[in-house]
Amino acid sequence: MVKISAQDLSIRQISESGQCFRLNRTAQDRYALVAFGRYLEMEQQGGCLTLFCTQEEYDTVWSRYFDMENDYALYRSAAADADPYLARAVSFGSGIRILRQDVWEVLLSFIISQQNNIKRIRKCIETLCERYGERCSAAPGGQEICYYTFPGADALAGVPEEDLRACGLGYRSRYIVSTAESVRDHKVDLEAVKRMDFRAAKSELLKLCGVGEKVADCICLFGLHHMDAFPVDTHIRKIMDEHYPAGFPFERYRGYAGVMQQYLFYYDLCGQAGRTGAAERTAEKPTAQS
DNA sequence: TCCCAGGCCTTGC
DNA sequence: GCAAGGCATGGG
Repeated sequence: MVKISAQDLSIRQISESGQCFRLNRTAQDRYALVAFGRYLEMEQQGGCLTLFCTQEEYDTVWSRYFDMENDYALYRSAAADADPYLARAVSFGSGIRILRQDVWEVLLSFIISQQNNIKRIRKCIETLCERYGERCSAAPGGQEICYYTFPGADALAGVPEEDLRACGLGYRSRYIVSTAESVRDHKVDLEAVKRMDFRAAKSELLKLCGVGEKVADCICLFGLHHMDAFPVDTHIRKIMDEHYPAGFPFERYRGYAGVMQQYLFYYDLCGQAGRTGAAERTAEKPTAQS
């Protein structure tokens, strides 16, 4: 069991922000995450976050996953003076961090995310994992839990499109099969992409069917940790039109504009900026673990 | 019934 | 090169 301050790492906020679709609220204050084939349960109460894992697992796996080596207070302070709107967004989502997720998982997740809502994205991905991932079990609190790993490119390449449509993936099914085949056959080599800089990596990812500007930026930010990537989706487009008609000051946030993007996105999705009850719409209801 | 959800591909000019 | 239109599906 590892206890850390929730001031700088809020699992609730990260979960709500829809950055990782396999980080779910399972009960009041309880969260479950499946990443890199591992299962992690967490509890966030007041200012304390408890991770139900060993100190060694935290040190070797989760500390890096949650990007704990970076000082987000520095990023947040950059927004304080010149930009009142961003300052409010940063204050609202102060516990958000940019996760270091698996590239393949982010790639597929954000192909699925297009023209889709967060609740349904989670459902699609869970179905995909149950049908094509590997069944595993863990016993974090003595009670056995069953979970499924994220299926690799090998497992999805060659799957009939109709079978994926049966997972609720709709027209994205074609993109998924095509992309899985491209990755399996090394037409796009994800291991090589990991070693590229932002510009080269994005250019390579854009070769994949179903990956456009926005999805490529999400992969670069959430999977490759290129912190300059700035995905522009419907929320960010709206924010840019309303609050930055002369353009967003990227120069001011060089090297971490993507972090600012996440604060803005989360504020629009769940904060006052969202106005019409967006937080209630997107906050997942607790789901039972099977 | 219509609109929207972390867009992208294809077509026609 | 660029603007439209089409695309699955579920929820409000």
